[in-house]
Amino acid sequence: MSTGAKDYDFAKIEPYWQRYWVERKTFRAEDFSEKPKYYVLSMYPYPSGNGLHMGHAINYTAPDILARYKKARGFNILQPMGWDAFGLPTEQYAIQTGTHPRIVTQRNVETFRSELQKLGFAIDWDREVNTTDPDYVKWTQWIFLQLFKRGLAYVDDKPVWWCPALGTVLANEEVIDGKSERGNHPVERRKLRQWVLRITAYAEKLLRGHQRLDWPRSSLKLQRNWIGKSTGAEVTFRLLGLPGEELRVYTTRPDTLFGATYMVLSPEHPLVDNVTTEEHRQAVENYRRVASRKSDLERTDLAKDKSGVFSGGYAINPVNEERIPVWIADYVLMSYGTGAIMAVPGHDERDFEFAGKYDLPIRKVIENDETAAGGLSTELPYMGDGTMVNSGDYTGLRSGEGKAKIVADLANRQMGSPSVQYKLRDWLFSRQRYWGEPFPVTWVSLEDYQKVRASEHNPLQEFLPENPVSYEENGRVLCALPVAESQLPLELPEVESYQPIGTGESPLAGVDHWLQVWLNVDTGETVPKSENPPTEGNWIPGSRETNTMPQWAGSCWYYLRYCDPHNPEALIDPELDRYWGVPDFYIGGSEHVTLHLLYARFWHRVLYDAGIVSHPEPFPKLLHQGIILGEMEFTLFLNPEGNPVSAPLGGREEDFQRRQLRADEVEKSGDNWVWKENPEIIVEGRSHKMSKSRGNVVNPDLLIRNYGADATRMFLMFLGPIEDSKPWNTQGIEGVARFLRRLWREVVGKDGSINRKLTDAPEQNEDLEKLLHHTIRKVTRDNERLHLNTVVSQLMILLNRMQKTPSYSRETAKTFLQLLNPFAPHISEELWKRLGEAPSINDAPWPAFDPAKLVRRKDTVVVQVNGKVRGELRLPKGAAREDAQNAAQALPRVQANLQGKSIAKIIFVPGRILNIVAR
RNA sequence: GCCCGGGUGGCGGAAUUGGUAGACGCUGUGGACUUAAAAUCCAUUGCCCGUGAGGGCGUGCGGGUUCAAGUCCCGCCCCGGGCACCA
Repeated sequence: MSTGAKDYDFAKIEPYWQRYWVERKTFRAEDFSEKPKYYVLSMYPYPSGNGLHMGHAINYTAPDILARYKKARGFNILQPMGWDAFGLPTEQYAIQTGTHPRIVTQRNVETFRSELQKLGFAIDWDREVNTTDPDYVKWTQWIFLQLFKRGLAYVDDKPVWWCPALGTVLANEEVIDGKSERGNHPVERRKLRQWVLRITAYAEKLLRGHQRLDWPRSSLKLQRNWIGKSTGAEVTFRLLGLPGEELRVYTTRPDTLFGATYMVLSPEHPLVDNVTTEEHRQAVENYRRVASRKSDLERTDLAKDKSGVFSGGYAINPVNEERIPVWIADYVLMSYGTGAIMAVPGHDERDFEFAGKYDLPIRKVIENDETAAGGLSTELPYMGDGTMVNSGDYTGLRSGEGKAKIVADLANRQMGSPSVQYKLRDWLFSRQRYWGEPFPVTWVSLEDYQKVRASEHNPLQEFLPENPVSYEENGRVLCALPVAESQLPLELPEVESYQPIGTGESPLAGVDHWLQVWLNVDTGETVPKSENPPTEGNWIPGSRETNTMPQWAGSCWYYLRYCDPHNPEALIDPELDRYWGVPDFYIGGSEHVTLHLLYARFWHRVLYDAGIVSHPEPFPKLLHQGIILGEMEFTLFLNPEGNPVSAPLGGREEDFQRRQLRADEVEKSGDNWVWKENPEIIVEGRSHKMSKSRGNVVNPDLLIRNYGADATRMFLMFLGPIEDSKPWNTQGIEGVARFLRRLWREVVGKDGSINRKLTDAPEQNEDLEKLLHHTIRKVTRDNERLHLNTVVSQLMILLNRMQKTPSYSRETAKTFLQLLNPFAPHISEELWKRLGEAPSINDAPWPAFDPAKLVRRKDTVVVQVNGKVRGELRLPKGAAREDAQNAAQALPRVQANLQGKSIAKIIFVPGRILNIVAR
């Protein structure tokens, strides 16, 4: 049954079919179907209180079209949806209102689900996952224990962002330019005990894995740079007067070793105290103190001006026994390489600058071959390769050879070795928050830990790492015991307040009955310590971890759970893992390349190495959508006297007042927008990111109400290539809305019956049939490439033609609906039914084009004279060169343009172009 | 500073990868229908010259290759995004 509506009443049609699809489970993904599978995934949303925004709408529409198209192509489609539901805004809201985050989350999820359903997505809602569900948390914790067991999780004192005004620790993404995102308060670095994941152990695998990924080139590059592999050597310098000590430095340029004129230790380097002489101790202490107080911001942004202090000590260059002064400077970072460098000011920009400032010697040891060939001497600093000079026995060697030879010689003397370094840091994996996954560990004393370790059979053994994870607190060593699998998930306790407790610890630190437990080492069970100590069994005291996991944890593996969302026994059933595997297509924002996408690849690779999943990479094919910007805004600038001035202002924008102008108050003049009132004044015209504070947000819900989901979907796709960010323009939706209304009238007559122009006979109109087959081909090809904007154009072209054709076949109309269906599924389904088709249009196989129908009997050949178009010929297919030439030269316009010239040659591309070159 | 993208009408964009630049749509203009509005339909809409047929210019700028360049090569400019003392 169709809706029976006479007009194109999308408000009636759309909910009708949405209900139909849900009730029929039209889009259920079938486990183990005969059909080939196709798994389409878009990054799941964080269900915020604001509901769906335009970004969501566009992000989920493109994959939905792909899914519906692939379904018609005969694939068994998996298009799931879920919720990244742990997160700070929910917790913040809980703090403000006292509402439990679980309640808030549930409410938001319901809003999101219903808004997504209003867009008519072909989602299998039976597979919905929510990262905050205890059933889901269980497996997040279980994966954490897999990492823990493999020594990939540890605790360390790490500097984190602390916001004194808010009394809490902030995540990196909550800090913008040294201020808190919320409230704009200053933040500072503070050292706190943190869980850290050893992603650096996987640096090489993550790098290698890129080879099999079909990702945007820029994203691969970004990730590669983020991992930042560099190859070089570690070189050992002895220290003058300190026989037992060695100073190890990392360098990528061992060929410049003879150019080292000083050494630099990072202020945090453990050898600083030893190297420093009494005479310089005070200066060094002062310098270290100042450096330690500097925030990262000052050490990076503001530290263009390098500073340092001489330690008084000297190192011995292993290649020539030269005495080299050792400096302390904070342009060397403790966290990279060995935290110490040999400075080669002749061939390193930073060292050059430093040497200039402190008047240290600069020595040339590499000659630039290019300038040398021109008879010029190499200008320093010179960073490139070349020929070694002033380098003892190595003089005359090319940089490449020199590197290898010096490293080999040093290695022979145990004074150096080849070395590989990565910029990638271990992953700070804990937050001092309530609304996150608790860490499934229990802290116990070293003695108790050793007891558990020694005992043969107990459920805690399964996840025990080879080396204990431990830290010292008040002189007591505590070790982390994993929670037994049977006890997972470890759920969050109820708390009275979600307010941070001000010490930098999470609200969990205040929940004693949850925090302090008795742990039964034979069963893994726990009871609150506040209860009477159990008398039976083998119980030890322990305390839980107060940190929780960051939001990334749940998103590192959600794509796996969709394949087997309700399995209580396993993260994913091995059979289902083999069948569905990983997404065939993953769509999401490029802002996630160095965080989510890297983290998830890491977790996945660990699971692969553990034999839990069968594919080494989680996202073989990736696409980023661009962001939707607000509508173009025009800004007129007024100087402090209130007079309009031309943009761009150059420099101090804050001195100027801004006035928003309407689009009809400006006009284009050359490359600029100018003010109509005074066209001398250039106005700024640009689109800004949609944001609440700018007030330029357009809500998809409003569009759906005014134009329907079909029009909204089509317009979002029509806007431009999905990868591009593009400005919004609400007016533009009229175009697709008209298109849909016109389509309706093509099929449905005024009285609600089928339009009489549709015939039952096969298509008689040859031109229309040709265009139809051309459209099938183009739509098919562009769907595959996700060039969805041009699909909409092509469908418009076809409908325009249909409208102008007095009568055509019902088959033509049906094929049109099928091509349209992925984009505008509601109207397609409705009209499909009206045409008497059953069952759902979604069960109809994708139309095939007939190449025979595309063959043209005549070719159109463009005629040019000297590359300029002067006419057009309609020639029989495969016309000979001579015929084309004769016909072309007969054209009056061609003759006119050949007047007084002689033909030099004639280019003929059959079926395409004929170019007469004449002088 | 370095690394990625990208510059095509008033606007969003298209162009089978070297072969008619501006498809499709929005906006604007003129018209039809209507008491009116909405909706719909028709024409027109890159710039300049010309009543017209037609001609010239034109894909950020300058050069080059080619019968032919939005597309390829060299050198710049501008915009967007990412990274930022990584030795």
